[in-house]
Amino acid sequence: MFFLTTAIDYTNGSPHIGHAYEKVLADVIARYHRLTGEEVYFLTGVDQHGQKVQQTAEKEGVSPEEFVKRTTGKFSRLWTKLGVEYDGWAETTDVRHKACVQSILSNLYTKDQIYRKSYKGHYSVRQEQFLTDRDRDATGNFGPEWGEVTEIEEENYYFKLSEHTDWLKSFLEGPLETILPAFRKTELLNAIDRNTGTDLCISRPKERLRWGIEIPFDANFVTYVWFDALINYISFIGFTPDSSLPVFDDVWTDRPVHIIGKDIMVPAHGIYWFAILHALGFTDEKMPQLLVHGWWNIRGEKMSKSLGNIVDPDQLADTFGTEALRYYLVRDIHTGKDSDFDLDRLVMLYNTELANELGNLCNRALNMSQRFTDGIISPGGPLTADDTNLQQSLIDTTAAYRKAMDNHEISQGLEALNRHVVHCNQYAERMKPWELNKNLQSKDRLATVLHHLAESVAHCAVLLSPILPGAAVKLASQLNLATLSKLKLDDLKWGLIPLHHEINPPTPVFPRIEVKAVEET
RNA sequence: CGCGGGAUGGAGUAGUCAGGUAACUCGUCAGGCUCAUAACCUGAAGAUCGUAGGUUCAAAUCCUGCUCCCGCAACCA
Repeated sequence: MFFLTTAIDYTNGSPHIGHAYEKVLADVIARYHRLTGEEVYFLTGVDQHGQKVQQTAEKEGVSPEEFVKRTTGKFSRLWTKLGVEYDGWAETTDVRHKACVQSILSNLYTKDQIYRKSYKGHYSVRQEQFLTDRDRDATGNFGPEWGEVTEIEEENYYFKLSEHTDWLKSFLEGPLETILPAFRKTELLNAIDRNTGTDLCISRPKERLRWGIEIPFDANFVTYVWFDALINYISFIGFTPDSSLPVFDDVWTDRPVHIIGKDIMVPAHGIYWFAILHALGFTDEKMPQLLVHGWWNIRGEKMSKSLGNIVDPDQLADTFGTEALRYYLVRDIHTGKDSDFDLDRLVMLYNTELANELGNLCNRALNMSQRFTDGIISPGGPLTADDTNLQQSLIDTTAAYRKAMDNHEISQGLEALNRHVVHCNQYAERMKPWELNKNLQSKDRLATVLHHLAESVAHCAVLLSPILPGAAVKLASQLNLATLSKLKLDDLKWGLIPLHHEINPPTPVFPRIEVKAVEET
């Protein structure tokens, strides 16, 4: 089973473009793996506990329960809108999750992995947090932004993180590929070196924070949000068996992939999570891989002069359509790196690659079949070098696409696909089916050419389906090939279209986005 | 010397791990085609690959110094 997760989003506000990116990326990867024939379990959800939620709820005069219910809806509705299809949904206030966290805490407590100790430090009442030396200003004092700072002593529970750092270092330096892309590994190893000898405080006294999971062996404390949140990756697939959840061993069969942003690799996932799993007895071969993605930077004023200032993914989907947004989010960023979010580029990439190249190819190919051969696709006469070259291009493209997608490099996969689209347009230009149609003697040749184009459209529809499921369905429908959506990658061999198959009349699948129309919205 | 990433034609990026003709998209200019969503195709101009050195027959790519940009720096969800 291919088990894939995203970070669970903190329900303290509305989803932004970065949240949307991560979920779309995960959805594309999940759909791709389904296309390869693998069994997939895709888990995503929301993180609902913690101080920030408690504070914001208080500020708005509602209970934390009501507040998270409201914000959670914003996330789940957006994923539906964007076509993000997950198998499991994690909410950390779920009783099943609470039970699992508490059972893990008890387990680790029994195994002497959790202990109680007192900590003395500078505490900011206004910010409700302990301060460290890094929070001091240039003069070595705590600035006015912290309000009243007092030195207090507090008892808390600690997880023996330090007992696992030696293992973690050797594990990361070992042969198993764990951090993707690889350049992030150095950063993590450095962080571990700095961390050596420090344990992790996993409790918060209830006087300060009530919105959390109670520590099972001490009712005066709740669980630190990160310890709570990370456990969602196992609690919602039945780590603590529950009839309403999957069977854990069926889902976590080998190495899951956690998709996370670069901001939460250190320390949460790269250190805490690996240490927790290690403490729970997970072997190296079962340790997750972290797919660490970059950020979308918003390019300030330059960004939206011509199009209006929209960064809310919900609104973007309304304005440009979910397929255009999905395409842009995985097309204009190389997985792992940062990119600038730019509406002009969204429109440009959609219009160029989807409307002009792919969409127009499909439209002209199917339209010619409709007009010249009554919508019937037949193999025609003997093949020429041009035909076999096109078939070879399709084989090469599929191979390059698979290689890129296996490495989670969606943009490269799409580049491969686009190369074949260009090849097809060039082919059409050289073969000139509109000329062939004028001469009765070349009817066989015409059929062959149109067959090659239609066959290419069918292949492209399948290859595109993880990224743009909606467009794939439309293309399949225009080809009158409902079976297309059931195909796996290995089925992609020449001959998807049956002999003398009749297609439906085409309509543009990717209508151009007109900037003028956008400006009016 | 805190850590990591980045600097490549007008714009945005790939290529750097495994040195060997500088690639792609947009934009610009010129042509062609007419099946198609004013789409498609062909050609051209435009880069001494941040900077100064070094290694090499050969450096965008390896090594060293420097400059500038971005993010992070761990009870701060």
